[in-house]
Amino acid sequence: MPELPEVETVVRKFRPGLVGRRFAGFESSWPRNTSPSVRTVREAIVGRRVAALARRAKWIVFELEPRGYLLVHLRMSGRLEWAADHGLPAHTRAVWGLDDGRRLAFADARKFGRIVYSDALEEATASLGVEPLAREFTVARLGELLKGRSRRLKPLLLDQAVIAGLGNIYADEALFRAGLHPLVRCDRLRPPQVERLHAAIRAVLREAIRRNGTQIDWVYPEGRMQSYLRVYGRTGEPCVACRTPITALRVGQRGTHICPRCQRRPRR
DNA sequence: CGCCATGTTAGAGG
DNA sequence: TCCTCTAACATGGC
Repeated sequence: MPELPEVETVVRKFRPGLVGRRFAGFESSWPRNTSPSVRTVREAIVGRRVAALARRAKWIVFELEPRGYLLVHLRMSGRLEWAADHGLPAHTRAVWGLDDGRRLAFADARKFGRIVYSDALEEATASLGVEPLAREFTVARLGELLKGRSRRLKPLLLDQAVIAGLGNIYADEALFRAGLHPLVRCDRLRPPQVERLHAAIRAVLREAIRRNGTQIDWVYPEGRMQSYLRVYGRTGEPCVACRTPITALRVGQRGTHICPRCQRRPRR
């Protein structure tokens, strides 16, 4: 489920029910994914009010009053869900109680998700790169990030310390829209290509947010973007631009999808 | 059974 | 230092 657009969708969905509420409890059945510890997090958040629900890269950020931040990362299979009066969602790993009696569940089949409390947001997110939809992510800024790097394009796009929020789906989609092969060296892009890549990244993320993200498998039914992906998961299907079959390759140990005609291989 | 999966990180080695 | 690859985390679908 979760890259930047999916996390943004989650934040928008849960904001109305959470902002203004106070935490009344916190329990975890998979404590290793909670830091500093379940007890410390509980003591830090209980009684505090949710002043805002925000997103930083792929992190869901609860801004608390009078201070503090609760950060949740969904990783591969995490999701938030309001708990019914009786019972909890399948694979529930943690539950927050709220002052209105509702319970918010963190369900996560693969247990990769993370729940973190921090007094300082800057500290907790220090390793993250630029927000691709923020104003400071300009063509010039992208040019600087690409400059002098021998790295391939796709691993750079997936590196959260460089650009924070893209994942495997939208990296492939952005490269297709920019007409760039994932194995191109970062320092080989010419200015018009940098501009196209910048525009492609922002366009695909904006469109995905507009469509409430991508639904994968049966999870996350509000997502609509899966019907508009042009290369990801479309191996063998015709390219929407030229009808050439989409092909799959491995780049940086990740499944990668391209149109071999629209995205030419770099020369040697 | 084997392979794949929306993410991230530590460690090895070039 | 930069970069790539492997393994690991843990589970489920095909």
